[in-house]
Amino acid sequence: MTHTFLNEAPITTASDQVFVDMRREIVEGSIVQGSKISEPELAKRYGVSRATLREALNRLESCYLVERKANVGCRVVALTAERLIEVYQVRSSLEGLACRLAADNMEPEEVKGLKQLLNQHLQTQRVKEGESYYQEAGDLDFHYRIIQGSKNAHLIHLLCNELYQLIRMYRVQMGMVGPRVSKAFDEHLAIINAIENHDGELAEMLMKRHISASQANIQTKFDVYQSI
Amino acid sequence: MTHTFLNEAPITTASDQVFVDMRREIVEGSIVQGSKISEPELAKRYGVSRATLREALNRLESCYLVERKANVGCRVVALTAERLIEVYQVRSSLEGLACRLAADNMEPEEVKGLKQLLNQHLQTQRVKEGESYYQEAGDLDFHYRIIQGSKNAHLIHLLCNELYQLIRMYRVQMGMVGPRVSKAFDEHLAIINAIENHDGELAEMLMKRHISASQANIQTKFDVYQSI
DNA sequence: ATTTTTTAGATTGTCGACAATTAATGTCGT
DNA sequence: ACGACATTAATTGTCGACAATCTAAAAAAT
Repeated sequence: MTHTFLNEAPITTASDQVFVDMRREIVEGSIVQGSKISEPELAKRYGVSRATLREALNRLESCYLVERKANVGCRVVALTAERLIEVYQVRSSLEGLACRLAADNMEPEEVKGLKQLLNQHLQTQRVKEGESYYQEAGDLDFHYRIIQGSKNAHLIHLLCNELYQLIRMYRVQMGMVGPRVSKAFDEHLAIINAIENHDGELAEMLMKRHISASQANIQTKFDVYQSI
Repeated sequence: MTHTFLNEAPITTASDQVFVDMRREIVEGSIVQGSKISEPELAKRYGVSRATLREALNRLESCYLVERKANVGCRVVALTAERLIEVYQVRSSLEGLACRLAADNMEPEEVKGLKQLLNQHLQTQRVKEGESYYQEAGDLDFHYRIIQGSKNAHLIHLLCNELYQLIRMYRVQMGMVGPRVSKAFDEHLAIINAIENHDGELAEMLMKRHISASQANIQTKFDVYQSI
């Protein structure tokens, strides 16, 4: 079961379904990055008309997974090192903000839930030692809860609905499943403590640093290709 | 001539035109905030089919000017005090980032252009003394150039294409045309100096403060209504 | 042979009509 | 008179076809 954020509108219409399906295929690489999208072809493949497919494409564009040019067409986004830096600069700033707000606005029981989540991850990590399948869903859930804790609806939408699928796309296609687990664990713990102490300034700084470390980690994948 | 951001894709298709037209009407209040949008009605009014109108609606949703619910319809966004706070928290964070990046990445001639722009505004301000029609276009242009100076395409898109129309909508409909001119001038000057000295940290802080002051200024308009 | 122009093909943008869903009206029962 | 239910009207979602535009291959010119 692939983890997809929860606070989304339920899937009612056909274009909803196509949007969710295409999004998964793009994030996972089944529809390869940078490739051109043929509307008639994909419409046939998903068994819908071009109109509903275009509706889905519009929404994919809203979350930066495809790019569109008038009278030319649609391409899947290309995962470049430059774009990674740009996106992570934005992410770092916004999640830093979210974390600072969360230190003020999270309910005690929400903080408690966060700590339980972390303990849970510690245990599964010990079990799966090294293989650490947990990273993806676990890390995502951690960030997700803090973002929700900001109580800023606009910020939540920006991060959870618009930006995060692109970030997942980088992580999945760059093969970010393995390392950095124990380090990330310690960083998560420090962030939770700051939030619990209502130290927004510290929480923001720690989150920014945590995300920068994550970026540097992905960045190495690009550097590897570069050096070959 | 209303100032609209320059780095937009040229208007080629019919839905482009409808998008730009509707956007202006919403921002200026001709289409009133919170009102429901009837697709057949507006399609007839703009002389296009429902398909192209819906395309325009999708893009208006991308820049937060309308909200959409499946099988229910579309509403113009409502300008609440809560939303203002949320949006400005995000804006402050992102433009702070932009300003910090601009301190590193702006070319000397770009900085020079910024200073000229400010001098220009100083003169027109002296002439129009008090009435200060300059605020809207001038302030917008100042922020616009710094954002461009960040050289971060994703950030530029986020601020200039997605967020700024909503901000303009608040300013226009709350009647923010008059005051805060001289104060804003000094703040702008300090920001430019920080950028020129490549002091990103200071530039970020000053910009955040500048935007917070702007927020507080708009906020008073809501408080006035509240107290009546 | 190279460049420009023309032409053919394919793709996107737009339209009007139909199907599915929602909101509003009216009807019935208590 | 009030509330629950059924029916009707209106709105949105979806479809297939046509028009406008772009891309690329073929033809013409230098």
